[in-house]
Amino acid sequence: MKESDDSNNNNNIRWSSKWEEDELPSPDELMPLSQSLITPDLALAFDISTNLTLQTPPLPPPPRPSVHHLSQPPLPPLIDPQPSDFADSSGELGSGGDEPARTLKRPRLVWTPQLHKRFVDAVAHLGIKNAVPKTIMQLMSVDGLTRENVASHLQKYRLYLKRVQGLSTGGCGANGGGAGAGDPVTDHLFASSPVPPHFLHPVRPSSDHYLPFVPVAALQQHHQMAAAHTRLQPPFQRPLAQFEHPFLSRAGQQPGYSVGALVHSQAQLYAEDLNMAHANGGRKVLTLFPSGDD
DNA sequence: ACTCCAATAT
DNA sequence: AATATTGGAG
Repeated sequence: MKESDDSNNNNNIRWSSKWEEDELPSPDELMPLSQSLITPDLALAFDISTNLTLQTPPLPPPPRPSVHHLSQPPLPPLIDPQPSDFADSSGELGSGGDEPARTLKRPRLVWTPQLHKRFVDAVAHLGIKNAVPKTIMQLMSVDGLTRENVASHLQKYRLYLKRVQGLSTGGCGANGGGAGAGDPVTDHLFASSPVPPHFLHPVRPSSDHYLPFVPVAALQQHHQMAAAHTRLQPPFQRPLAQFEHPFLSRAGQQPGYSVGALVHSQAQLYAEDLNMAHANGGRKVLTLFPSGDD
């Protein structure tokens, strides 16, 4: 019952680099983007990364993506936190050969501006009607993203949209401002990505024609090499690229999931980095993000 | 089964 | 503060 956390700094790292072109690749080609969300296990294993003091520089350093590897996490400690806990009962019941990644709580997802952008893009491309959690999640195709993650974010996002909507035209000066919520124009995250017009006014009442915005074919399930990206198997087939951290040591032996920072080999544009920042209290959070500038 | 929303918990 | 979780309702 004591909370004396202070200095809760948000350490978000954002490198600059050209991430995606700006928009999502046409649904036809979308897929090669995969971010790795760390699995609980891995997270635990890492946990004290010791010195992740990567502060977010006001201005991202050099746009030069040049192999910026962060200090290699010593990652040896492997201090298994709770030995006795449920952890991994590989001998699950016969029923449901699920991935063990169940019943474990994953770390809180951190919505970086980049990730949020992807979210917005996905929603934009899906059209408001099809933009429901599940669909959005699939379109985003971010490894480790759950429907709930998206649902929660979506809920907040909608509230935000409503806010900015009521926040103009007439009501501005009047009591309209009292929408109720504090008006943190600093809705940091949300403000960080432009809100597509169609979001604000679902439909133009009369006169005035906007872009119909072609709804791309509904959802397409690409599997293809998706698998190669999302779940990589312990034995890597590739030599480690300069960007990768060979930290799967532990995960490698765990049955089931594994995560790794896989960089798209043909693209110098993508650089993923896992960043673990600890927020208040000692809770660990994962910051997954592609490099990008915002 | 899924979405939506508000309230609440962490 | 930002996310997650829960619960009722459609």
